Amino acid sequence: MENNAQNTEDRILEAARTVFHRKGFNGARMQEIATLANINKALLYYYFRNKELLFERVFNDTFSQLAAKIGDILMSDMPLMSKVEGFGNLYPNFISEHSYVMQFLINALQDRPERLRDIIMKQNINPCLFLEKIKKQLRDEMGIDMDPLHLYVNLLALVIFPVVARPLLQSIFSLSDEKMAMFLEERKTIIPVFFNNAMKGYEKDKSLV
Amino acid sequence: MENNAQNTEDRILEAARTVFHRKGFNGARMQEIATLANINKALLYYYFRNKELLFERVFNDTFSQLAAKIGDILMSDMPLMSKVEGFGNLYPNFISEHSYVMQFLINALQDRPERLRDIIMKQNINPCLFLEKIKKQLRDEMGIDMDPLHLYVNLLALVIFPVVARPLLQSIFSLSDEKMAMFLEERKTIIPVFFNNAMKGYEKDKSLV
DNA sequence: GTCTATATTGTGATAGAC
DNA sequence: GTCTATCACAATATAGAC
Repeated sequence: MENNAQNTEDRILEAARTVFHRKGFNGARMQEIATLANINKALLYYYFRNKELLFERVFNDTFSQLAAKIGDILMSDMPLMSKVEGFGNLYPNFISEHSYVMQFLINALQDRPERLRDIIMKQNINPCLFLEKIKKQLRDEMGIDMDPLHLYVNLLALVIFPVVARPLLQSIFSLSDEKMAMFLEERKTIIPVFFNNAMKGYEKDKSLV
Repeated sequence: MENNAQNTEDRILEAARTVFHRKGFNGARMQEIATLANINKALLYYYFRNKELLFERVFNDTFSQLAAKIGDILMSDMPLMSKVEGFGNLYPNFISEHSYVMQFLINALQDRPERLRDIIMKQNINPCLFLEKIKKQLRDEMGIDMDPLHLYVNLLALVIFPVVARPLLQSIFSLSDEKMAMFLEERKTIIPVFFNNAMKGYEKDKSLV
């Protein structure tokens, strides 16, 4: 009784993910989600009371999945620079494949800071642990003693921004889809080099945070 | 006959900018724009036929303003590293003051790539000129001969991402508004140092793009 | 140019049969 | 659990008086 090609609740969630990721809360239509899930609209309300709750469920699942992926890389025992490379490769493997995900998360939290902050905190994942791990590796492997938050945000920025701002960048610089794909591919090597160079600067010159 | 505290069309545009920047196309309500402009809703349609056209007008104005600001810095005759600093300071002075602007542009182009691409191209501003200028300065000032696109995108990423993803970052790392403001302020010095270090790496090691 | 009133459609949500 | 039918209201847009 629970399975017809996939149980209904899962089909709804999958459809809701797709639609919310691409259109955000305001752009998404309950009818579109229902159609995509091959069910009647009324069923959405049967399973998830209303649009807001369905959205929050999608946000919760999406955030925890992404956090887990990032955590896997960052909390492993690889050397720091391998992690930076691994992070650069998260790219086509997760972020680019789900290129709307980051933008979805960013926009969602812009729109609903309080409610979604609570959801994040209810999850067991604690990204602050990532920072501790990085700080330790910076000290042990490179002899640098600094607050790793800027470093971590720099890495996130270099990886995520080009994907999120992709259509804007393409328009500004008149890049075809092919050229843009090549550009993003190049960044898998560019980012670790850029990042590594920046870190070497800190090794010599241990001033500034 | 054209002026009552400010002519009506301008008041509408100012209100529309505010609302569209903060809520995007789907989140914005014509009534909210009318109320903010202190006029009747029907007048919106008198001046700008429909919501779509009003939105596109706002996009056009916003993009050209931002491009002009960036162009002022990048096309000036300052040395390259001063520009990087100047760019880092664009921050509280333009981007952070209008912190929704970048996100607005990114989302707008994600939603309406074709239509808005045309609008961008109709403007006389050509950001590709920025790249030529940077390429020349890289060669003349630092003896580095490389495609400046990655470099430019790196700089944009470091500057823009933390502002755009601010609420997400605050939630993830449990940063209060005060701590976050301080963090962003710190980046004004962090970014030029980070960037400068990365460039020094290229001076020694002129392999890779 | 500006307003009031209204048409029209879209969309979240519910009632109730099966 | 799933469907059909429908409500209630919100939102874009227009007509027409002044």
